[in-house]
Amino acid sequence: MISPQSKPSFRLTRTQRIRKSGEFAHVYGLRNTSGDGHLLVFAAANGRPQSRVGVSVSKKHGNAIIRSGLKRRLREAFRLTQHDLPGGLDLILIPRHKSGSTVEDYQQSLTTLARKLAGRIARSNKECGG
RNA sequence: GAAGUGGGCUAGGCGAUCGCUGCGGGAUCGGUUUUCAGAUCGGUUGCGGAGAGGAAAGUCCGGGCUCCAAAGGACACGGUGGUGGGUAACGCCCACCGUCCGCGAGGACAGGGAAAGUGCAACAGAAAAUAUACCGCCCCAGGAAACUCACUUCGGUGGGGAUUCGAGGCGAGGCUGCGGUCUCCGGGGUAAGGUUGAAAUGGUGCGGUAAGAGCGCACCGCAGGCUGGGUGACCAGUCUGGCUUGGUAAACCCCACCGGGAGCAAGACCAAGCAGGGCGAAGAACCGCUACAGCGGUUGUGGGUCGGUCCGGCUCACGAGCGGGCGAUUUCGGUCGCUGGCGACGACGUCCGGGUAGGUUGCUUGAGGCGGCGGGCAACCGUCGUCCUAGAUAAAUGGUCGCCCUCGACACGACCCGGCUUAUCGGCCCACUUCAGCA
RNA sequence: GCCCCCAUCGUCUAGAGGCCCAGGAUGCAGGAUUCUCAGUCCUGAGACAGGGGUUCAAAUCCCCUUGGGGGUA
Repeated sequence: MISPQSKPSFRLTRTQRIRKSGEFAHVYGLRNTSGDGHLLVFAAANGRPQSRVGVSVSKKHGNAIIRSGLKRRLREAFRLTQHDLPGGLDLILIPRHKSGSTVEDYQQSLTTLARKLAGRIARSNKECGG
């Protein structure tokens, strides 16, 4: 990470995504969740400086057009808010059902929910460690 | 101008900015290798260029490709069903034929066989596939009194013809003074008519008949033959037959044709890791060569395999030993034969268990698009030129802003093609039909 | 992605071309019995996923659509 951070990059590269089904299963298995009217978020510490994201949209949301749109909006929300989020987390984003939600809704929900989950993880680490 | 029929094209656009996935080449960082140069892999960054559909959908057909053995025969099973052509192939397309619908342009049709056989048809109806029974209609024999004629022993007897009955019952008919009384109960011809039903044994008309009937005739329909046209489905004409065999095959079935199974999560490779175990049957014969280790061939046996079964075919095995008993031989070390046991092992199959975390490939140039010429009514084919047009893998086309318009439907690849079906806001174009008006 | 299967009252089901405007159980509603409740008895409402075709006739046979469920690394 040599980049001087003078201009913060808003790219979303492949290393910033959760890509293996084992990693997905790990995050789901911890059952560390939080949600609001727009989003449901699973989180786990990943031991990296950056946070990573994964998106899951079930078939109940509709056909392929609707599901692709949801996934694009969720990824866009993570891309735009990635510097406001705590680092070192694996996040799985699941949209709620009544989705008239916009990217801005997702951005607000994502930042608040991710900070809540990061605090919870830090607390449990302290309790376990000491 | 109105209404309509058939076909084709299109699938909001422009700009700014932040992003996503491949490809090309550049810079930089890290790993491996190397004396260096360099090679290779991965990351980051910026440049160039590319980046979802007409249905990408449903998965309803057909094919390519891959593996199963090289994909063979019969049966079973499944599918298709007018004819001719197109095609890699098809259940698709084109042209034509037939039936039905529409004034018409046109549209619809799983459109072979019901005279090979089996089955089915509720209810209603005389009857539901066999041509007969029932009602009905008609004829003949026969019958009675009344009427009339003749005869008479006046009790009746015989004849005539009209009407009627012509079949066992709430029967029909005659006479009557309405209380009764009398008579009959045999034979045959028909399929015109019979209220039903989805469907009823050729139809209509005329003749004919006791009543009727293709019994006869005309027209229509049907069947068969012949002639002509057409590659053919079929069409036209003509003759004959009086006519007989209804429906259902998206019921079984018959005929013709087609189909081996599974599917890119197929399949192949890399490195890493690991763990194998149980069970199964057989482990022959003959010939040839030989260095006597073995090799080759034929037959056979056994296992496996072609996807549901059988055949045929293909493939694998048919050996190294251990010790017991008996017999022969011996230089007493052993050797050979027979018998019946044990059994490691290789190959094969099957079952159970573990693992299937990961990467590369398959992976996009193809029955390809566009244009010209030629062949064909057309579907389509041939030839020449030209173009390269997604390849992701927790899975790429988006977010925000501005402007314009007709205010934007259905909907997003996942191995690839050819079709079909289904969903769909609009817009544009071409050809044609009917009606109205004008010239 | 690929390959299959299924659909009948609220629920579980029967049905195999006509006897079915679909039967049974349970649940639901009303009534009777009881001082009241339960139980019992009587009565009633309630379904062939949707569309098209074959047939005289379809829950049943064929096609399309819709909605569920399963298998497969």
